[in-house]
Amino acid sequence: MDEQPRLMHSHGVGMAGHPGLAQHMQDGTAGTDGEGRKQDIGDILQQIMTITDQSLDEAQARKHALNCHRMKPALFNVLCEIKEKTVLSIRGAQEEEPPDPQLMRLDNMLLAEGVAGPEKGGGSAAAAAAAAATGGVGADNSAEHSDYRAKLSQIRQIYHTELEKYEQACNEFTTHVMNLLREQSRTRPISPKEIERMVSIIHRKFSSIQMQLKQSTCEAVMILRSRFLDARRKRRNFNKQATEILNEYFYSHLSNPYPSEEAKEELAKKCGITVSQLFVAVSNWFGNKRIRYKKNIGKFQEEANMYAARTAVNATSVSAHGSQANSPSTPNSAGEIQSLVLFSFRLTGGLSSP
DNA sequence: CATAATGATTTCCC
DNA sequence: GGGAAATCATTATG
Repeated sequence: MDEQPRLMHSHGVGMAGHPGLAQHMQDGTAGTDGEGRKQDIGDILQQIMTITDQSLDEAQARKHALNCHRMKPALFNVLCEIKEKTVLSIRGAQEEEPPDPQLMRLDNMLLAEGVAGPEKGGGSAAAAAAAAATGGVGADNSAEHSDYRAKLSQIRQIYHTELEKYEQACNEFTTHVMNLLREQSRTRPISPKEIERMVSIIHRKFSSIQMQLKQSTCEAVMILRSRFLDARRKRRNFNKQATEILNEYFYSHLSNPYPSEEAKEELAKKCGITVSQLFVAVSNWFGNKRIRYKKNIGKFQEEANMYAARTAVNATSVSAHGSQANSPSTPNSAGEIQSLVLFSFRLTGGLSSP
């Protein structure tokens, strides 16, 4: 914004020292008194230079007076001449401005978080994932989700109103400056290129302000996000149903209780934990379960029998004969006993160390 | 309120 | 990078 006065100023100064001025003056009017002319010119220049110190009304009046001054066309010519000399340097100075990588990063982030994207519907990726997790067994933390979403949309709303405000201010200012330039073009030569340049300068300035807005919005989102994740990092016990699902898998795969990625995903879905960040909960569960089971198989025997019996019942209800499965001391089906033995064997290092 | 249970994190290893 | 083991931290329980 300080570019504009500087532009005017530099012209003023350059003009004062212009060697061709006197010549133009001479051309403009026939006169005999050279000293008087110089005095005259000095006056005009003085008036131009000090016009910014005056009140608006005064300046307006003086502007009009200067505009009607007999020497105005001559001055204008001089200015045109100066312009022709300086325009090259102006053209070289500007041009090319590669898209700011920082700005792009912010934009991408805001888009990814759903702050900058289309209104609602899909919303943020995180919010969508969170919403997905509200289905199924893990519906107990929906309060956190709605809280998160509410805060996010609040941020989003602030961001958009601010952005709109900036946009509007930018447009207003641009038209204002353009009007000013148009007005000034009556007294000094202004090329379309210059106006263009001015506009781009204004836009750059405003986009730097916008960048600050984006920056702070990003920060806010990050803070919200980290708080949200922190809150979820706090321990949250699986509910009964989820534990049963996990246990069922664990004990029916005792020989190899290492669910594949797909199996884990499936289990996570069944247990109602869909948020990608919490997908590891299943892995954690199995990690903990394996180590704790191995540490004290006896303690888990009852549990193991229970789940084994359950799957055995399921199996026998399909395959007519269930004679062995009913023994109270060995409720496991043959397959489960085998699994258990194999797993124990494996855990005690039976395979690797003789 | 002490203790057990249990989910999460860290460290180390392959 | 994934798993085992140890450990931390929170939640459930009596």
